[in-house]
Amino acid sequence: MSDDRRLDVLRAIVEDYVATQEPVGSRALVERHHLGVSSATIRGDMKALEDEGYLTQPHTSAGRIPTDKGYRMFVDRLATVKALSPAERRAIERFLSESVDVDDIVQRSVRVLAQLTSQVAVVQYPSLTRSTVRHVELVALDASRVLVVVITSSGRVEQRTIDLPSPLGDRLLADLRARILPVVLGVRLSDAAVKVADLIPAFDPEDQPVVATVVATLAQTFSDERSDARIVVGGTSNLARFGADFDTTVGPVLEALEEQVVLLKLLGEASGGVTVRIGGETGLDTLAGTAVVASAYGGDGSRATLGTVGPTRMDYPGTIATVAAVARYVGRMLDDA
Amino acid sequence: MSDDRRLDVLRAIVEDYVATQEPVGSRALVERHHLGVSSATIRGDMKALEDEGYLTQPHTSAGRIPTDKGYRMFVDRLATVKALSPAERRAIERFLSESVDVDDIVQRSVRVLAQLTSQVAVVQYPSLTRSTVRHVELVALDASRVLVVVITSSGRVEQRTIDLPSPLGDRLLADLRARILPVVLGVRLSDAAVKVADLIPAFDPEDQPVVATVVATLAQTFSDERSDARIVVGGTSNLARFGADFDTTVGPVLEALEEQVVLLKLLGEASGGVTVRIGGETGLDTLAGTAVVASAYGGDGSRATLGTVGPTRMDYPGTIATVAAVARYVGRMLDDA
DNA sequence: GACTGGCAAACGAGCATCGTGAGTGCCAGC
DNA sequence: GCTGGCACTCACGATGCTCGTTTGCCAGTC
Repeated sequence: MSDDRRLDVLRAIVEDYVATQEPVGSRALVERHHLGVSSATIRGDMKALEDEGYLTQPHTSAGRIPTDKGYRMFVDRLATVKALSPAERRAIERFLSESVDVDDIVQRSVRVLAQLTSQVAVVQYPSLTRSTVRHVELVALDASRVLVVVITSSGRVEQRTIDLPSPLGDRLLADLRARILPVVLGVRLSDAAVKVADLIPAFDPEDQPVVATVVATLAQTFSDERSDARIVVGGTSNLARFGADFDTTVGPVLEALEEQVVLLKLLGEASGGVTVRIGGETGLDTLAGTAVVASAYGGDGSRATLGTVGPTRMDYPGTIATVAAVARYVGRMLDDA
Repeated sequence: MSDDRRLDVLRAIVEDYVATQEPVGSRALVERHHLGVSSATIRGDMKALEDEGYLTQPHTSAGRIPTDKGYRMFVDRLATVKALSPAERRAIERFLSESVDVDDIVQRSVRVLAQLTSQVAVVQYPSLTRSTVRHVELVALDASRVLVVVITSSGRVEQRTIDLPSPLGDRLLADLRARILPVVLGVRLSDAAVKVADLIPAFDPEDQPVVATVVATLAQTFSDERSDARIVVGGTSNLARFGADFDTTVGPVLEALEEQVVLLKLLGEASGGVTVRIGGETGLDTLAGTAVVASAYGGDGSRATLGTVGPTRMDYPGTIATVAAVARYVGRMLDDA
């Protein structure tokens, strides 16, 4: 028995099933693909593939559908890369290039991803840790409250309100401003936190508690975790195509998509290129039947993750290509900005 | 025939139908409510109510369900106000009081609303037009680009990047800063736009094109329309309870919820208290079968709208009470901040 | 005049039956 | 190792039936 043909069969089944959403039988397979053997032979191969766990039968007298393991094999070894059409490529490029700021880039990425993949799109805000400080502003709200605003090289503005332990005079505020700015300007956010901490001893001992409070908040703002946690979701109406069974499929997914924690886990640590997680590999058992295609994006200055969530029976080559392309363009846009 | 009893019957039918989600027949009605008459009499009343357009029958041998007109009547004249339980009241208060900034307030409002009503919650960002300018910052990004940051009394930070027609020297930038700040500080956003425009003539004629560009952007930022358009949606997984039929019900709603324009229209002009729009009254015919309960919130400084979207067969008294309560608390929080 | 009890008629939901067709598994033969 | 053939399985759709609910109406009663 030729192993090559068995893999061809698996590929064909995945492709047909993704296209038709219906279990595929041996006869249909032979008709649609020119495999050069009879349906009986294919049946043998299918049986073998089922025994090895790549296929399964919804019921005895039905065709086969791929298991998660089958999809995994398809993605790893069988899928041929599908290039994006020039039209799609242009669409992404044009639409994203109209963005006016970081918020806008994220919004538009979600839209593009959702539209092109017909799936749910998830985009994490670019991380700030590698970008630099462009400006810091301290604004007195009243005697004992100060608003801290940090503007980064990536164009993001982060703000925090501080409740001070004791009142802060105008003089001291001006002093703080004057000392902090030169130290952090142009410095990476990750380093800036340390730099400001070094400033504390230079102040009048009696002022130090107040200064320490401000500096602490500032440091926290520099290494803001909230911005990492900001995630935008779009294209949820594509869940309509997901499955007919609402309660067991779509409901849980919608719930998951509203939980930041879950989303973060879903996007996970996409290291190099595009990561595909299928079924149980997502680590969320409420999301059985779903697969996640994710990719890191952005250069050093703005690293984060973006991707799509869809049914395991999705067009992997197409989705992977789209996610990769969007990640590439978004990264480029952020680096330019 | 007593008109009062007919209205009682309508009320009872709405209540039962909302509770059971099933057409209610004359017998069940008599059993559950002590109406003091026989089912035959009720049948007569039901027939009359149907003739007047308040009820309808899914099919001949089934009970009645309310029409949109029936719900409207129920909401306008029949529903008794349901007070929120102290527990719910406390839950809202406690959860919202933990908010740290405006973003957080909005996020939390959505969560609370969605949770308590089991519907989709929609919250518009508070409008800025009535709040005052707390600070303005101009930051040179490079020779011909400037970042404008406006901080408002409500704690919001708005930013814009300006591409200048010609380079802007440090001197001029400092000059701009020095002149703009005193003019706008503490001034309402709506007035600030005018004030800065008055500044232009005072500058060197040769600088005026650049100054005009900056001022224009600044004015635009003051009267920012984007912040009005920012709307947060939550609780979409509650759509599971909506209706079994995904394609015709849930899908379109999900789509609508991703369109800012549609959302704005949905929230609409909620004038005084809580506004209820039922079925066709929403003005969106894709949203047949849905009703919107909305309320304006916030004092002068931060007026906007919030509400829920649910099936027409919803618990109106409860939803209205919850929306009203959340609007009240959110408004209070924003005024305090 | 308003209400009631009774009754025929309508009709969807649920259930069992049954034929159809797609699909499998296996075997004997090439 | 592949193929054609064949018996077997089983979901699916159509059909027909019963059952229960509800209506609409009418004649009778207070």
